[in-house]
This record gives sequence, structure tokens and C-alpha cells, in this order.
Amino acid sequence: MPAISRSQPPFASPSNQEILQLDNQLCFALYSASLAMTRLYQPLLAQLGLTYPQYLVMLALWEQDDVAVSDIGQRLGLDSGTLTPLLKRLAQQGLLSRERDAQDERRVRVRLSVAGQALREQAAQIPGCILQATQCSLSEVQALATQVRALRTTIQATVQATPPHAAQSPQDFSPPVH
Amino acid sequence: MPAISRSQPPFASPSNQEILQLDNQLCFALYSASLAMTRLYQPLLAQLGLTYPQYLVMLALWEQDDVAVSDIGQRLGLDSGTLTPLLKRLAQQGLLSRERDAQDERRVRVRLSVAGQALREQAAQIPGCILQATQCSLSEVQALATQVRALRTTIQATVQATPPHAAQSPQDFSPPVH
DNA sequence: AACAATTAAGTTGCACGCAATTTAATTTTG
DNA sequence: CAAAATTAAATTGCGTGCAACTTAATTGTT
Repeated sequence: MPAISRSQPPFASPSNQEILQLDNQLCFALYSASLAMTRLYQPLLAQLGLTYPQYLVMLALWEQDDVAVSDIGQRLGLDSGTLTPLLKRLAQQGLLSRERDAQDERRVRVRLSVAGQALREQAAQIPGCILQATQCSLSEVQALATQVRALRTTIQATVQATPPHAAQSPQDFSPPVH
Repeated sequence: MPAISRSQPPFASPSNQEILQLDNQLCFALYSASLAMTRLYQPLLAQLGLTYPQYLVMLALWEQDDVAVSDIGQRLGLDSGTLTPLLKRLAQQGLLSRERDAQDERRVRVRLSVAGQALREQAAQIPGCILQATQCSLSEVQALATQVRALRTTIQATVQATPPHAAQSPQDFSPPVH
């Protein structure tokens, strides 16, 4: 060991102290921002009788109606364990119908009711309210959304490549070798 | 109404179509990115016997030990309804102790056990693994985290200003008048 | 000192997320 | 064509988040 050692390299790498600090974690920034968003939407969505995840499902259906449960799952990144009971609640409220696909009896087709379609008009007010609360311009918000989406895409690729049971060494998130 | 009207202003404002599209929602970007992050952490944390929210609590405690439940709640933005059972599970695993504060019997002081402190060494591996999965440089990740934190702070101010029951007009997220 | 207001945790109930499993239908393969 | 593999939903169980409420302790008012 040299008698004189620099504890910091020229471009300081994070110390052991810093590396686990809560406010240095991108994951926590996303986690707490997402929860804060949910709390922000909550009073607006309560007027429509929707929870936040239900609102996301409705957004997906307003964009493309008459789809299978798995299509919604693909779009939102959720599985049937989450969606089946959620869709049952929306059906109970009369916003949509769930019916087995005649072509493929494994599938359940989800279709908006008239009431479900009509709810779109009221929901159209919401994005403006939310934008106002961010104190940001539309372009700022869109730029941030683009970055966050890109991150999600990258992360999802890694998660797909390392499914829970197929993990030889769960530490290892190095890029897959082809 | 003028005989000739431009449907698009010079800087196009979003159409009714666009405004509710799932992929234009910052909230959904944050929501799905946060869930994807959780799935990314999950196999790493399973080795430590922790869930993702439990990991966040441990991060907070590694930074500042011997705090009240409400201090952790403040730090993470969670309430006692979430934290009390979570902390009981961590206590059951022997990672921390929960004890009434002698000075103020309303408070419960949370203190890491030796095992809880020791777990920090293993956790120190995790941020590196995650960074790798993002395919980003440290500075890119930090820049994004800074933006997302700033957004959360702004949103939280609005949510605080409009608590669920004190809402006169829940639509209205205009800045408070002083 | 006495009483009201506030604060800190805990509890209950409900709605997610998701792993793990089950059931049923379809596709693939020998 | 029949068995095996795959796929789509549903189900079960557990751990969050959080609103609403309860309990107990402290603080503040008069």
C-alpha cells in the first residue's frame, strides 16, 4: 500500500456512504413520485368513481376497445391476477362487459358499455388539472415522460431476460451474450 | 365565429385524441417504470429476505437509526397503516426492535439490531447491479432522479394544500392564493 | 387543575401487484 | 389423430398503500 493514497479518484466515484443513501436512489424517486401522483389523481378520479389503476385501464380501453384481458395486461404491464378482479369491479359498475371469445374460448373480450364510453368526456378534464399541479410546461412534462419511458423499456428488457425462476445468478444484470 | 378558422394554433395544442392517450401520460410512465424497478430489484432483495418497501425502510434506517415510526413515514411518504405491519415483519425477522419511547409514550422508537446493521454490507452490492441494468451512466441516472424528485416535491405541495376532506373543488389545482 | 385540541400508533377494510397454482382451451408434435 | 406443450384466465395467498377510525399520550388553553 502506498504511503500516500488519494481517497478520491479524479472523477469521484460514490463512497460507501453515498451509494445507499435513499435520496440517491432513482428507484425511490420513481416510487415516491408515482405514489404522489396517485394521491394527486385520487380526488379527481373519485368523482368518476374510479381508482387510479382502474383509470389506467379505462385509458387503455378508450384508446382501443374490444380487446382481451391479456392485451390490457401487455399494455399496462399487469397480469391476470391483478386485472381479473379489477375488470370485474369495472363491469359491476356497468362501465364494461366481459365475455368469452367465441373464436378462442380461452380469451375474455373486454368491451366498453355506453356508460364506459361516455365517461371519457368527463375524464378529458383531468390531464389539464394534473398538468397545472406539476407547475411545468407541457413540453417539460413530455420530455420527462419520454426519459422515464425509455428507462422503463431498458429495465423491462433486463427483467424479461432474467425471469424469477430462470435466474442462475440474480446479481448478474450484465447484458445478455448473443 | 369566423368563416375561416385554423383548427391548429401555431404551436399545436394536443387534440382530444392525444390528451388521454396512455403513452402521453407522465403518470403512467412513472407508474410503469416504478413497477418495473420493483420487479428488477425483487430477485436481488429476495437474497436478503426483503421486499422492496422493506428495503426502502432499511435504507432509511441505515442512514439514520433509532427513529420514530413517524420519522420513517415522513422520509418515505408512508403512513402508520402501511409502516406498522411492515416494521412488525422486519422485527420478526430480527432486523430491528420496536420499543415505546420513555420520554413520549405515544412514540415507538425503531432501532436496527446487529443483524440489521450487518445486512448493509450485502445491500451495498445492489445499486451497482441496478445501475448496470439501466444501461445508463451514473450521471445520467442521477440527472433523471433529480428531475423526478423535483416533480414529486411540486406535486406533494399541491396534495398537501388539497387534503381529501378539505377539498372544496377537487378539480382545482391552481396555485394557492396568499 | 380541567378540559379541549392535537399528535402518534395501531386497527380495520378495501384495492391493488404479483408469485404460484389451477383449469380449460388451443396448438404443436410425434 | 393422440399426447405433450403452450396459452389465457382465474384463483389463492401475501404484502403493501391508504382512508377512516380507535386508543392513548401529550400539549394548549382557560
